Amino acid sequence: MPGFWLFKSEPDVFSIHDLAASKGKKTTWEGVRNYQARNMIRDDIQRGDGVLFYHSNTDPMSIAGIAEVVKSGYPDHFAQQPGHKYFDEKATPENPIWYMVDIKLVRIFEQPVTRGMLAAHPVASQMMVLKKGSRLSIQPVTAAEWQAVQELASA
DNA sequence: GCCAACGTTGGC
DNA sequence: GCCAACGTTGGC
Repeated sequence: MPGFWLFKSEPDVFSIHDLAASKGKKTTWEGVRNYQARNMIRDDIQRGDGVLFYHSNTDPMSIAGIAEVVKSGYPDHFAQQPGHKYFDEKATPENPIWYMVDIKLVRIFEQPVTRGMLAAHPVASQMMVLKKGSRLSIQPVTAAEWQAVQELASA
């Protein structure tokens, strides 16, 4: 049984359309600098898991489509590149501190699932992303929530 | 643009 | 180890 996750991205920085335009429709997911999210990347997120691709800080905010994890957690080598925007002087090959995964586009929703649509659904309204002050950029999603989002996207 | 929520930093 | 100050996130 695969796991399910929600990944946040600001579309001005990297949108699902940028993912679609990427080579092989794949991308690395580097730059996560929060320990709770790091732990999920390093320990829990597995190849084959489903990813809800969420567009934050835009209008309207929505789940824009689905991706799939194609490579589980491995060291975020950008943390070890001086001058890189994700450089962290404490990261070393022995202790990389930060981790990343690779994801691949599965599909872009014809109709994005907005926060309003999520909030109006009995199951989807319980999602972490709707909770006030929920700043985690990577969040676990239950199988029921995943199913609810699929239904909303095809309704 | 505002501001509440939250994580991190650093002085003590 | 506490906690105030600070910077960032992200919804509105």
